[in-house]
Amino acid sequence: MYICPMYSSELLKGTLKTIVLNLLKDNGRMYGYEITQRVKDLTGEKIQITEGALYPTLHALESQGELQTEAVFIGKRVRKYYTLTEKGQSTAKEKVNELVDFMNTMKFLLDLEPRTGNG
Amino acid sequence: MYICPMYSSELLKGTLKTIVLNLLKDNGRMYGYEITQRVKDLTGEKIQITEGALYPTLHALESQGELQTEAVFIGKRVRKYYTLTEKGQSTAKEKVNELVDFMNTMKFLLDLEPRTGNG
DNA sequence: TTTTATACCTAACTTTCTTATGTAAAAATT
DNA sequence: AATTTTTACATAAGAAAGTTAGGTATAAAA
Repeated sequence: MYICPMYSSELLKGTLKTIVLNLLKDNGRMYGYEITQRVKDLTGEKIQITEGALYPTLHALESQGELQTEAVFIGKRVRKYYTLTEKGQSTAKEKVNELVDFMNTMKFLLDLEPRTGNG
Repeated sequence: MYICPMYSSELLKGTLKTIVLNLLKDNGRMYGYEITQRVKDLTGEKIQITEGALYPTLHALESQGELQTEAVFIGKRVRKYYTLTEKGQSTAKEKVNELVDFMNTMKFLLDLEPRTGNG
C-alpha cells in the first residue's frame, strides 16, 4: 500500500500566509475549511494545512487589515468568508514575488541550474 | 541608498540542513565559517546563514551521523572541517529531491505554471 | 595600536508550526 | 433511528528551528 509522501513540515513554515493570500487573490472569497480542502486537492495531499495553523493565521491577517470577513449562515451554522482588502491584494503580490525569488535563489544555490559557460 | 532585500527569514526555515548537506556534497569539505560566506557570496547576500543557526545545525548533523569532522590547526587556531558520511550523502540527495519537489508543488499551487489545456 | 575579519561556541527568546482538544450542525451510513 | 463521518469553527500546550545577543580568541589590516 502506498503512503502519500507529505513534505517534512518544516518546509511549509513561512509559506502559509503566502498560500492563503494567493488563493484568495485567485478565488475572490473563501472560507477556512475550504482553503484547507483546496490546498489538499490541488497538491494531491502533499501539502495539508492544519486547522490549528490556518485559523490563527486568518485571524492575524484580518487584524493586520489584509483580510475582511463576512459571516454567512448555512442552516444554523456560521461560515466565515474571507476576502482580500486592498492592502491584502498588494501584500499578496509582494509575498508571492518574494517566495518565487527565494525559490529561484534556492535552485541556483542547489546548483540545479548550472551555468553552461556561456554566461 | 539601496538596501539589499533579504528574504523574510521564515522562508529559510527548514532549508538550512539541505543547503549545508548539498554544499558539502559539491565541495567535498568545508568549515562552518566558510559555509556562511559561500552562501552569502553565491546568493548576493540575499541568504545569510547566521552562526547561531549554523553551528547547532552542524553539531546536530554530526551527532546524527550525517557529517564527520576533522580538526585542522591554522597557526594557533582550530578550524573544523566537515565532510559527508555515506549516510550524509544519501540524505543530501533525499533532502534536495524533497526540496525541489516541494518548490515545484508550491509553484503549481501559486498558479505560476498554469495548465495550457493540452495536459 | 586599534579595528576588522576570521573562527569557534552557547543561551535566551521569538515565531510558526503540530498535536490535542473542544463545540456543534449536517450528511452519510448502518 | 442511531451512529459515524464530514463540515466548520475555535483555542492552547508544546516542539522545532530559527534570530539576537553575547562570549572567546587569533590573524590581518588600517
